[in-house]
Amino acid sequence: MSYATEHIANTLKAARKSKGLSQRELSAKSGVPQGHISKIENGTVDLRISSLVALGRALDLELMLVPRKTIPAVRSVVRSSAHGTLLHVEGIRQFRKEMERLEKTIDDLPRDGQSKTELAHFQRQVQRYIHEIKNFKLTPPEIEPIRAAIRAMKTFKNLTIDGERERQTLTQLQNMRNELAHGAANAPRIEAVRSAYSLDEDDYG
Amino acid sequence: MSYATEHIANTLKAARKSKGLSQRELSAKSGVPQGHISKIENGTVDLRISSLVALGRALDLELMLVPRKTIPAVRSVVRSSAHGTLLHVEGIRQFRKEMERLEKTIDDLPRDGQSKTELAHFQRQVQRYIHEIKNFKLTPPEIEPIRAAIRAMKTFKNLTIDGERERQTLTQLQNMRNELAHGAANAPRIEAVRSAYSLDEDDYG
DNA sequence: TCATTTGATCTATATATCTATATTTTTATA
DNA sequence: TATAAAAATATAGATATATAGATCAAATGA
Repeated sequence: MSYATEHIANTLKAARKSKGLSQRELSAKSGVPQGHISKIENGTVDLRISSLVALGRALDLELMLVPRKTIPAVRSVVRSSAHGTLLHVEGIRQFRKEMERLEKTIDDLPRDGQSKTELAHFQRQVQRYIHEIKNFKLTPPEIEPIRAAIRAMKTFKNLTIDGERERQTLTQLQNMRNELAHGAANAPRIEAVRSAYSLDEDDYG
Repeated sequence: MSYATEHIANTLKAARKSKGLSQRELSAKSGVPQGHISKIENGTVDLRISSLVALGRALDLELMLVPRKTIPAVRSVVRSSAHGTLLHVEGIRQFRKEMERLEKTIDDLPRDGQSKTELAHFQRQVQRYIHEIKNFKLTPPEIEPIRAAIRAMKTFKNLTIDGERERQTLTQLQNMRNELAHGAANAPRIEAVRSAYSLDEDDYG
């Protein structure tokens, strides 16, 4: 494995991890098969440009050819734009997974009983929030209430919405929605004039 | 041909031209076969990283993966380091070719007759200058006297050094040498604190 | 423990790459 | 200007290797 290949492999792997993506998830985003990604990250292949560009696009990295004499300046620019995200890499990864589980839980909620309409409305609302949350940038203080809501959500996942528990369940769901709504209302931001923590669009370290 | 591939192809071609290299010369420098370079520049192949890195190394370009949000800043850095070399690309290419022809002419000068020693000395001297000129950077005003010397040199290439023309020929060669010596004396510079025009190590536009 | 997820490996196929040759463009000379 | 010579670039066939798709083993979680 050449030095350049190794360097690229490390960069790609670090970028993927910093976004909390698995090889399969990155595969889905980039169109590059998971098996390739494995080999690429292990530096066992001399990959083609099209693969590198596809992976780069999914990781918000762009391939550039820069004159040698500008390399120090370029490195400096890149470094200065990477905030302390590295410290939070694992946290971001975990938060992402929590979000995905919540999404799945919401989708799979039972839809029977007289609360059908009200529950459907709740589902749509939560789904919209999740979508927003996944597509915008969040700062750590904004993440916390959402994470708390997700934790609360877990307690419902095996309940049905009918019978004697209906009132209690709906009440808790209502609280959930309010928590989520509050979190989401604080969260959405357009692509960051300020320093921001990203879920789908973060820098690598 | 994808956009990214096309962009890379154009960048490589522009960089090669700006150094006045032919595909064959670049091939020799980079180890990439000339036939590939042709296909790469025409965008008919999805080249591998090893090829791109090899070509980049020969052209003083480094492959980098930069976060998307830093691209404008990086472009700015790269642009600001590229002086007005583009305007002179053709001139640099032509000058390089002239130098190479002169080198060949000098090497092939006939070595018979009583002036053997003196001619040999002249040859060595000119060859040393050519070597220096090819390895250091020159500014346009420094290039001119050398170019004039090359033009003058042309008139000798079919002459022998013996018989009746000896004196005249040697006199002219002497002038040549002085011109060259003067040009070379002004020329050598170490890798440029100031803006400089390069023969072997120039930026692309 | 069982189910799911993650990363690695295997095979068939597509395609880049290498060597050699052909074509097109440039340069020099009559 | 016409033409020969040389240089520069493009193409063709054989081979090496990346890639797509399926499968596997280890780790993780309920």
